[in-house]
Amino acid sequence: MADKLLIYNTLTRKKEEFKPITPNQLGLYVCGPTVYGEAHLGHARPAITFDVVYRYFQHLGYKVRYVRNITDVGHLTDEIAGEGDDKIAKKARIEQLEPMEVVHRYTESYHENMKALNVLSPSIEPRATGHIIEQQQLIKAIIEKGYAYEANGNVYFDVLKYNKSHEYGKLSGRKVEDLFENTRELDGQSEKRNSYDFALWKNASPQHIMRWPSPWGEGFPGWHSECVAMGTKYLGEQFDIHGGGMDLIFPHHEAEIAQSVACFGKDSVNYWMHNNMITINGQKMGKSLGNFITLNEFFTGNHELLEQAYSPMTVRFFILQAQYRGTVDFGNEALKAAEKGLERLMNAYTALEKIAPAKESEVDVALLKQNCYNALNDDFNTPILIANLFETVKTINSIIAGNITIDSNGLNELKQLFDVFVFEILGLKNEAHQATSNNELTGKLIEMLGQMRIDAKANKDWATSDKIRNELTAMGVTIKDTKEGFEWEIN
RNA sequence: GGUCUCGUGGCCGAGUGGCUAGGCAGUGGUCUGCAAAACCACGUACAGCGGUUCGAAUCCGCUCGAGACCUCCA
Repeated sequence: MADKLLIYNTLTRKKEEFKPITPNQLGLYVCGPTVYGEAHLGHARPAITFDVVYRYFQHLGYKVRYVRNITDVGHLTDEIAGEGDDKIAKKARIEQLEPMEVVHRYTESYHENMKALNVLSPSIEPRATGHIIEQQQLIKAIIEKGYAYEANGNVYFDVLKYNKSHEYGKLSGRKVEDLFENTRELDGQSEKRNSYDFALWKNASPQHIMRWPSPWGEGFPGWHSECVAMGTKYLGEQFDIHGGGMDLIFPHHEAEIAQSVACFGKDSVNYWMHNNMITINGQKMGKSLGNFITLNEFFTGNHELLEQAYSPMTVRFFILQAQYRGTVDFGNEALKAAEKGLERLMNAYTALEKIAPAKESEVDVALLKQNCYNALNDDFNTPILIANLFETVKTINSIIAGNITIDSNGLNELKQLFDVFVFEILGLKNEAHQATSNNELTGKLIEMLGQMRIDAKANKDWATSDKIRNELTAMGVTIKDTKEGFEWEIN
């Protein structure tokens, strides 16, 4: 199985063989959400992408420490005006809530969504506000090394100076000269030496709610320090993988690299992984554009663009059907296709139970399995993996249809293949099954009606048998006839 | 304006020099009292124009179109 695992590294812009710093151990850091609103479909993408990365490394036997932060402070919304307003604080004022109340509410909501999507909880979920001291220490160290300067209670990173000895822009492919030319909106009053210098610490205006004491006066941490402070705290000065959305490459991750290099003398991250965006009508779904659909809206179908509700697993499967580095375009047709496809996949798994093994096997399970591993080893190519799983589905159905045979050993391997790739690594769940098993009485009643229908059929009383089936269908119970009798499921 | 990415059949989406991606939808057939499910078969797609090559959707150039980042965004 485990051949080379290739990972596309944003830093080098090519696929590289993954080599851990410590054998069989993985340090993984992923940028989590800023909790000032409900999570939308876009938030599900990195969560699911890196959930699969997490799951796969664990499957390969790695001891993984997966750190995914919660950003609960910072991110100025109005930098141009000069008096930056904290997103969390702004929301707090609007809703008349304590900032921490806002944070708490949306953190819980995020956790509920993630659980529904079967996204595993990370090993550590640190919060920015819980690491103010670490961030201050980082900032102090950067000042000491001479790469940051203080001005009126603000601390800025000196990009120009840094760039003299290092390369600012190596992750995003930018050059400082270009940045200089292309900076819009010159804020003349700013104390920045250069417009592209970024804030490490911001002085809090009197009305600013979130504030902490610091050597530079009362204020709050700037945009890009939290991930460096928390990442290196829990994973070490150097760790394996840092992930996040593509939109974070510049300036966020670029600034992280600069801080790491300035502070530790080296880039903390070996492999930078970035998931692409989800688009809607070809345009990025995002908070600022206001064209997002929240996960709860997907689950309930309560949004004008949604023709129906889509279950968490449908959403998960939909996202996994695209490779993480490409965009995925949202659409009802595409979501419905995912729903149907997932159902087919799950039905095949259930159908495995019904297969009677033969003496001879015409199925090459080892090959199917190898193809699945090959897909994952090629930069987590889940669509190829899923294509292989559908090959497996076809195989299973062909066995049931009597076209090919399988022996008991092969049958076990098939089941195992599903257990490993569908459930363990892709993290899918069989939702239909849960629904049917949670009410015993309902099940018994349906069984009874179904049996009555079988009797009617035996008497060629088609009117009665069709009536039973039609009415059950209207109630959302699907009846399927089989050779032995019938099957049912609740939609 | 600068930097970059992409344009695949009705929809979503892989692939990246010659070999079927896959799913959904559609069509025909088998099975079934009918249906559902399943199985079998089918569509001959790679924005346009040139070039390189024995051969390109895949490499190069140009044109058109879409988008991302440059400000917070997953």
